[in-house]
Amino acid sequence: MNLIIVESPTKAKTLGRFLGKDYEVLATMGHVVDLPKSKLGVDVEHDFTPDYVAVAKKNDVAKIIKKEAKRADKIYLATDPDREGEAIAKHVADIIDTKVKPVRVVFHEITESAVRHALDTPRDIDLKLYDAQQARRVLDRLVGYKLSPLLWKKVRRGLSAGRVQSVAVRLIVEREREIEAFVAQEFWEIGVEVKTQNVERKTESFVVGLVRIEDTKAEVKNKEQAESVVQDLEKAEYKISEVKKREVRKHPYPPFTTSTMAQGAARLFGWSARRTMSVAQKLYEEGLITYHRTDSLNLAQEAVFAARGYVEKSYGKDYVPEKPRFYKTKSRVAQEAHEAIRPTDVGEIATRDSQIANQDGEKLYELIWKRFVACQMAEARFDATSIEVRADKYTLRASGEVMKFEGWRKVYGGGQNAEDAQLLPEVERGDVLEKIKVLSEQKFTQPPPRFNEASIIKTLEKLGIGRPSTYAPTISTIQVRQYVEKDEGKFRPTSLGIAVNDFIVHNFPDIVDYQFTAGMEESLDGIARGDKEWVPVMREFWDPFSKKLEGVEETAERVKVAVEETGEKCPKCGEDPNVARALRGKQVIRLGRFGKFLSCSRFPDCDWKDKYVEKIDIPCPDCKEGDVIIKKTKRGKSFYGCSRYPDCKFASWKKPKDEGEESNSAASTE
DNA sequence: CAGTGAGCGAGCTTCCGCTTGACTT
Repeated sequence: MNLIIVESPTKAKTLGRFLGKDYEVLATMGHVVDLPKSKLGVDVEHDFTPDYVAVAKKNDVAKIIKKEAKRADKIYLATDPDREGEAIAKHVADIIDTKVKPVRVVFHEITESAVRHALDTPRDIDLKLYDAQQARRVLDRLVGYKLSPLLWKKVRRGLSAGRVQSVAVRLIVEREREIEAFVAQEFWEIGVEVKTQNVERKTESFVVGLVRIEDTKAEVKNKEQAESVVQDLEKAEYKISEVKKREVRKHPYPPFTTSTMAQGAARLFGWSARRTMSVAQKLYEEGLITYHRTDSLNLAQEAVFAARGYVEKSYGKDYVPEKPRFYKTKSRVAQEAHEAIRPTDVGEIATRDSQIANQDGEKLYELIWKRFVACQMAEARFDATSIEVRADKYTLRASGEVMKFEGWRKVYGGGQNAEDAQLLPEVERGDVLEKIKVLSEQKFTQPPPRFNEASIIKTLEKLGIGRPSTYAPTISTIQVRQYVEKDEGKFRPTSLGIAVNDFIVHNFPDIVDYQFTAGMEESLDGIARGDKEWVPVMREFWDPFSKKLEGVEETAERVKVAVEETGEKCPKCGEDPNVARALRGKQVIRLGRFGKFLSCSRFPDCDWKDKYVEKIDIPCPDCKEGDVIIKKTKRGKSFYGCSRYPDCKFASWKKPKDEGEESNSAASTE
């Protein structure tokens, strides 16, 4: 019997189908060995020796692997072809006790040819790559398990810090500060609606926008300037000074990775990363899509040719690009252990309804399918026209696009297409235009937007921080820790998040530096190549870090978390005539272990406290007596409930409508 | 379904990355 070890049980099933009875395929379901949860587990005094222990949840899995390994004639360690996969392979090799020496095999796509070829070209476990993983693991443990207890001591119990989560919080805190510091600038957008006077041509009007005054970029900053420009434009003559026409070709988007899929589903369906990943997991388990935790844009050749065939058959030859399209990942930290996310069978879309029982699955599958098929279709072609108009000292311009050939846009519009560009008439240089109306509108520059799930994932990915398997969990962690909260889908830092972030940025700036992970990755690459040893790399990090830890532990003051005042007096001591006015307490909102609560500003001198409820000014739709209030689940997700709970059991994820009046409040997007 | 904050000081909290359930309420 031949035994093959992989990570995912779905992958095990697929391989089993390819390979038949001669092979038994077992899945580890991730790491089977790890550092202990309840202690540091790294001997910093002795070359950072890790104290690996069996992962409790994997006891059953490990038992079966050990048993089957004993009677196997050949053992293939076919865990994922990346750093973590190499470590899992090594750990499996370590726990099994067999006569035959296991071999390592790797494949980057789950096709029969790739798998058979891998089995024919085995190698030994790559101990350099394994050391790189070890270095990554130990560094993350040291950062997390040293900084977190420091926070327990200096801020509050139960807090956490880490190489990834602390940067995610930092991004959100710094964005909030940019927004606070932002000063909106007034500006005026000026345009003129015109139409051609040539009766033989199209007579529909179009709008030209002001771009230059004399030879400088037009900047109209206030009402006076705007009025003066409008006055000039009212009496000006409009003549076309230039008409530029060129063909613009637009390439399709690359196929999905975890990050872009999460962004797409967030934008189009309003889904959280967690929801998208869980729907994708089901699709993967049903064999409908390739693996969904991936940073790779690679596509199996078979799949690309199948897509080309499908496109030709369904849309015609014109829609098939001359050459197949292959995509390259830009990210330097990408591990590319898997393919991009694609349907396993492009022909499947017609029958998908019978296979995917739920609507979410259907929606996500269709999106993945379209994105993939589109990525193997011909470019979309547009006639891009730019018309420049002179009116006295003013230059105005209109640009428009007319689609000549839709190409890949036939299947993947993605909701953001060129349709909003205006249609421009056929005109020529020298044509005189008739002014219909001068348009001017006051506008203000906008602050940078708050992060949402999609944009924080995109930013982390760009910085090379975090992995496809951790984006969604990281977003949960920083909310559960109450560092950030989601308000209508956008992240805001809490007072706790700001306090913790400032503490870390001040005392450990290099750990939360956006370049820290990039530097680490570079060292890990060096270890994997054999240019560096992992222990010296660790030492180089640990020596200054541990010194800093000691210093901060000794000298740093306890951090005060800011409180928000409600504007009310404390009901207990706020009006006590026996207390000096200046010492009377105010109501403040504090952030405790179980969320927000009301308390007195004079705590601990006054111990008044009360529940904090966030009302939304709508009566309860069920009992009509209570108010709808915003509540939080244990996991930190907001929902709407009735203030009379438990007398009234009303609860809803979506914001209830006020039946008293017309309301079109948007449904909350989790 | 109350509890939350500080400090007193038992014993506890915590990382990232790999995987899948069990389950949210």
